[in-house]
Amino acid sequence: MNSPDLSAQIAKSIREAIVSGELSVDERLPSEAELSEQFEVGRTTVREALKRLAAQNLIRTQRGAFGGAFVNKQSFEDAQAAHITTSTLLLSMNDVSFDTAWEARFALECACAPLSCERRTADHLATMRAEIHRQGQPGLTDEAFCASDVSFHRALVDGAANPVLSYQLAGAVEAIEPLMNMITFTARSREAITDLHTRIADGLEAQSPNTVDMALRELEDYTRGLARAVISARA
Amino acid sequence: MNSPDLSAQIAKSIREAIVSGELSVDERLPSEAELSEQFEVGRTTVREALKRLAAQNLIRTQRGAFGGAFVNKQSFEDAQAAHITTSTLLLSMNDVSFDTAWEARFALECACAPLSCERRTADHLATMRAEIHRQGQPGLTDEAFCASDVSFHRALVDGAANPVLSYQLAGAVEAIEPLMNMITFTARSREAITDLHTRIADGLEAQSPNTVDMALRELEDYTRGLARAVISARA
DNA sequence: GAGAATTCATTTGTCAGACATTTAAAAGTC
DNA sequence: GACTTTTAAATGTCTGACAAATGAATTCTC
Repeated sequence: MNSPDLSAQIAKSIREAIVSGELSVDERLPSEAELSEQFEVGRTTVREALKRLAAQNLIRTQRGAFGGAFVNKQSFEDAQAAHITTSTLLLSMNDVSFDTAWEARFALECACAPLSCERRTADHLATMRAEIHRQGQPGLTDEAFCASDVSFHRALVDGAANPVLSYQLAGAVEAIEPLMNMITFTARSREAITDLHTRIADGLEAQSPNTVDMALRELEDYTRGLARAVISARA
Repeated sequence: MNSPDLSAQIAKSIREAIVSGELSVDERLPSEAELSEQFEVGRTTVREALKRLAAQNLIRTQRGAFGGAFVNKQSFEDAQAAHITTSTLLLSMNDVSFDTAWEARFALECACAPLSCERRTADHLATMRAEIHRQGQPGLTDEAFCASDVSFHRALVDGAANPVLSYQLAGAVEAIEPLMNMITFTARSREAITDLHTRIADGLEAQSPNTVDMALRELEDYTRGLARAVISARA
C-alpha cells in the first residue's frame, strides 16, 4: 500500500462511483481533459485509469464530438464469457484436483436438474439429443467429444431458465473442459457416457427429477473413475 | 469491429498468450520498450494494453531494474472478490427479479448442503452459531441483519470445503444482499428466520442432510413470501 | 578480504505537447 | 427543404522528457 499507482487509484475511485450507483447506466463520464483537472493528474494517467475500467467492462468509450466514456450495462453474455475465462485460469493455475472440480460441477448441476425438468423447452431437448447423436459418431476426436459433453450439460443448465443460475454455472461447467481433455475415451466408455446422457435427456423429457438425478450421479461416479484410472496410470 | 483500439488488440494478443499457457505463471513479459518495438506502436499504447491486463489481474508490474510485467497466478481470493462485484452489478443493472435470484441462490446452496454436512468443521459451526446469536440481538438494523444472514450462508457454503464451489457460490450468495436490503424485517419474521437458521446449524452439526435440506427449503419459501409482500405493498 | 556505502543501468510511472481520427452538430449552398 | 461543407469536441496515438524505484555492480572503508 506504499504507493498504489495513481491510475489505479483513479480507476478505483470511479469504479466505486459506478458500483455504488452514483453513476448510472449510460451516464457519461467527464471528458479525459476534465477528469485530469479534477484529479490533478496528466491525461495519460486518466487514460490508463479508463482503460482499466474498460477492461472490466464497466465503461465503453466513443470517439468524436459528444463522445466520451459511458457507464456500461453489464450483460449476462459478456459477464459469462469473462467468468468462464477466469474460472478456467483458476483451475489450471491452482492445480485444483480433478475430483474437486468434478464434485463442484455435479453438485451444481444436480441443483438445477429439478428446475430444468420443470422448464426445459423443446429446444433444449433437441440440443441435448443432437449432442448425444454427435457423441455416437465414430471418428470423433477426444477433444470434440469433450466439447460436445460440455454443450450437452450447458443445455441442461440453460433448461432451468434462470439466467443467474446459467451465469454462475457456466464457469463450473466450461472450466472443466481442459481437465477432461486429459482423459482418453475408449469406445466402451463413450458408449457408457452417451447411454447416461440419454437417460438424462429422457428424464428431462418425462419431467422426472429422480431419473435425472440418479443418472447424473452415476455419470459423476463413472467419469470420476475414468479420471482416476488415467491419473494412477501416469504414476 | 471496425477498428478495435490498438491497445485493446495488443491486450487481447497478450491475454491469449497467457490463457493458452504460452506464457506461464511468474514469467516476465518483455519490457514496455521491447513490446512497443515488437508490436510497432508507441509505448503509450503498450502501457494502456498492460493496464487492461492488470485490471483483469492477469499481470502485475514491478518498477526498477529487473522489474517489469509478470504473469499473475490467479488466486481464488482475488477472483472471488471480482466475481462478487460483477454478480452484484449484474443483478442491479438487469432488474433481475427477486424470485429469480432467490431461486438460484437456494438451488446452489441446497447443492452444497450434503457436502457441508460431511465436512463442516467446528469453526464453521461456531461462525454460524455466532451469526445466529447476532441476529437475535435487539436494535440490529435491517442492513446488519442481512449482512449477518450472508455471513451465515457463506459459512454453510465454505463448510463444503471445496474452493471451486465456494468461489462459484460466493457470487450468488453475496449478490443477494442488496436485494435483501429492500425488505423490512419485523421482530416476528426475524425470529422465524433465526429459528430456521438454528435448525440448519443443528442439522449440520448432526450431519443430517435431510434436516438441512428441509430447513433450507422452508427458509426459501418463507423469505420469498416476505419479499412478495414488500413488492405487492409497493404496487 | 569482508562488509558497507555508492554508483549505475534498467524499467515502470507520470507528464506535456502535438497531431490524427472520428463524430455529430452547426453553418452554408443550391 | 435537402444536401454538402465546416467546425468543434472528443478519443486514439506518438514522441520525448523526467521522476522514482530497484537490484546489481562497483567502489570505498576498515
